[in-house]
Amino acid sequence: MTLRTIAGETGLAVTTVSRALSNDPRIAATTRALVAETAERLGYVPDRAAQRLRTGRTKVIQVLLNLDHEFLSFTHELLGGLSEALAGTGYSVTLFPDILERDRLTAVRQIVEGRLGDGIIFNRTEPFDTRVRYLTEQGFPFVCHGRTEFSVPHPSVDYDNEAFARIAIQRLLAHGRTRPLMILPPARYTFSQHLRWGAVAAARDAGITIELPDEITLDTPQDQAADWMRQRLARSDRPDGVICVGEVAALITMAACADNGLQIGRDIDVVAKRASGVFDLLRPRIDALTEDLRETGRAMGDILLRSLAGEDPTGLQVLLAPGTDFRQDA
Amino acid sequence: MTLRTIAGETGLAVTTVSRALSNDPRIAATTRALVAETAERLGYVPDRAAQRLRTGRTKVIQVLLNLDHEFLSFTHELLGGLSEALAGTGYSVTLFPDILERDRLTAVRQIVEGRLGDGIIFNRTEPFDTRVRYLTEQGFPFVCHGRTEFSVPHPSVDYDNEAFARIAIQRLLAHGRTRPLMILPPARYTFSQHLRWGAVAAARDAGITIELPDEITLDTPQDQAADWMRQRLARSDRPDGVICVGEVAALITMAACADNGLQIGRDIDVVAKRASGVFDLLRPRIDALTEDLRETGRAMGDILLRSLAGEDPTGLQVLLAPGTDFRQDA
DNA sequence: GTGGGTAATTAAAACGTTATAAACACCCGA
DNA sequence: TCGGGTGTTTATAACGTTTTAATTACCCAC
Repeated sequence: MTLRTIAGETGLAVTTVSRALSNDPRIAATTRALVAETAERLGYVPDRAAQRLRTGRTKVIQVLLNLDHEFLSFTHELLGGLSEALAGTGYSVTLFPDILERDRLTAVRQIVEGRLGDGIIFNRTEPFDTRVRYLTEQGFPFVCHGRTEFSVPHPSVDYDNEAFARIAIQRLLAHGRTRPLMILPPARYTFSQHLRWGAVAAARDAGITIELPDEITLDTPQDQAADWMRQRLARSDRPDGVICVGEVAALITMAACADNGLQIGRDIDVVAKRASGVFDLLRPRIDALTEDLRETGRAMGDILLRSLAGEDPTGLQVLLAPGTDFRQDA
Repeated sequence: MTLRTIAGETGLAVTTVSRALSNDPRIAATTRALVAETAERLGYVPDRAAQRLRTGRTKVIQVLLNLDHEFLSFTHELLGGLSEALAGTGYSVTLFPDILERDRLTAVRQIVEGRLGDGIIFNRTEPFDTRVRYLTEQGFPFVCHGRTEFSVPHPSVDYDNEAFARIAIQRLLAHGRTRPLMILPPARYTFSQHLRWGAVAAARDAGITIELPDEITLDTPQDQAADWMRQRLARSDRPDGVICVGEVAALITMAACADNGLQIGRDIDVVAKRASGVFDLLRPRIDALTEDLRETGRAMGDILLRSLAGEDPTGLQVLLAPGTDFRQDA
């Protein structure tokens, strides 16, 4: 079932059939209709390998997947949104296992040099991300989750973590809390800086200080982080409010509260980043600001498609605002 | 950077280079070494599109991804294990968005007829799954998560849900609970039957009955399921034990208990299927049996590779036993 | 009626790889 | 000296598509 089959069936040349199927105006409208009808009838589907060999375009989007650590439900929701955005475009989504520990560039290099895809999607962006620099230099289409501090603009989708931190502080203040704590992602990631700035600025404006421990991060192994938090909340100088940047962090905090006999809403308050419906099931219910990961995936797909279409990268930045659909005191 | 480049560099013919790189014994050992060295030096990487066009093999594994409903962390862990198993084999993992609501066969058909991959992986298997039948008829390699009731054996990986249900009942009995409740997956899936059989058999052996409501399933929208459970536990004839087949179900149950003032361990007991580290963070801690999704993914990758290598499907079934690493009373 | 323009179609080449079949060099026994 | 092996290499074709350049058919003006 190839172009030759259709050519034989219609009596046309292979070239004509190929052109007709791509709606080339050089082919007579009647011929185009005939070819389309025949292709439909015979169930013709173009051979991607042949197309790719000829054109160099792979019709593949590579997603760098961190196998080790990832926020709960991050992968599923993001990939779901991405698939949604790419549906019907002929692009397929391929996962590229990424070991972040090693050289951050190897995975990206492999994809670019081996022409393993037409575009790349990745996250955990750093302020001067080597992958962003490399891909920009190579002129290879990509979108990253998170921003950089390069002066040259590049396609990116990010959540406004600075706003998240600021609003979270304000909500704790509204409950009379003045000694907040927040566990940050590892400092090398850009969004860690954003969180820090937002929190520090909001705290300074309110005349309070925020505790940002540097012996522990969001990537600390779960049991270790849980131990740390339990011990931290056991001390008399414990924080009276905790900002949780993610669902696992929220669960860790809630477990630590329970283990120390602290009642959320009375002894301590929690504001968390919410990324799935799970939060509705937690008791006590906690204050949360939403990060819509499915929307993030959709935006990344959309941006990448526009980038592949040759659109100028200057306009291809998206910043998603924290959703405020649920408040504890609402 | 193609075979021609290497051929030019070494003075050999393209055919010879191709053979040498695939370690063909017809090529002299010294020549093979020379070619290998040259390829390495020039950083040669074969063009997948050309290989695929010539051989028909795509070196792609297609994973059918349900975008709508999925257990918490299911996607991430399973894909992680799969990537692990496939690492270094040259196979890449591609996601194929699957709308289960429509014809269950369309996605699989598209992949087979369009030669979009060399193998397929999917889940939510039914007793007489049309996809399994179609793929078996076509002789197309695949592995599914879950078993069928066809007489002809096919590659599959499954969790022993029957054992899970049986052990769960026994654990509840050990706590003196005699009126257990379990919410099942939709009845059309095979693993729903396994859960049912295991639970019913264990209950019968103990001389008790188990409540298996059929107006609600694991796929019921979360808020609706939460409402149902809250109301169910509010009635005086409420169950004294709940078996939760998944993490979301466990959270729903715990929320309903909290909302009704029921204390787990005193008024009611819960046994759940655990698939991630999240459970360690829930308070009160609940009894759980582990399903290792990463291991599941690894097994599926392994089985599929062996199937692709032409191994007889008779031996390609894996049944994973429930892990018992944590018990409430341990 | 002949040259030139336009619209429609087509032949041929190419992408990079592998499989088939053929060629080559060499040595051995007769 | 020659036929027949053996070990090694090579020319050629093919996979299915798109692109470049060429061809055909037709109409119009001169």
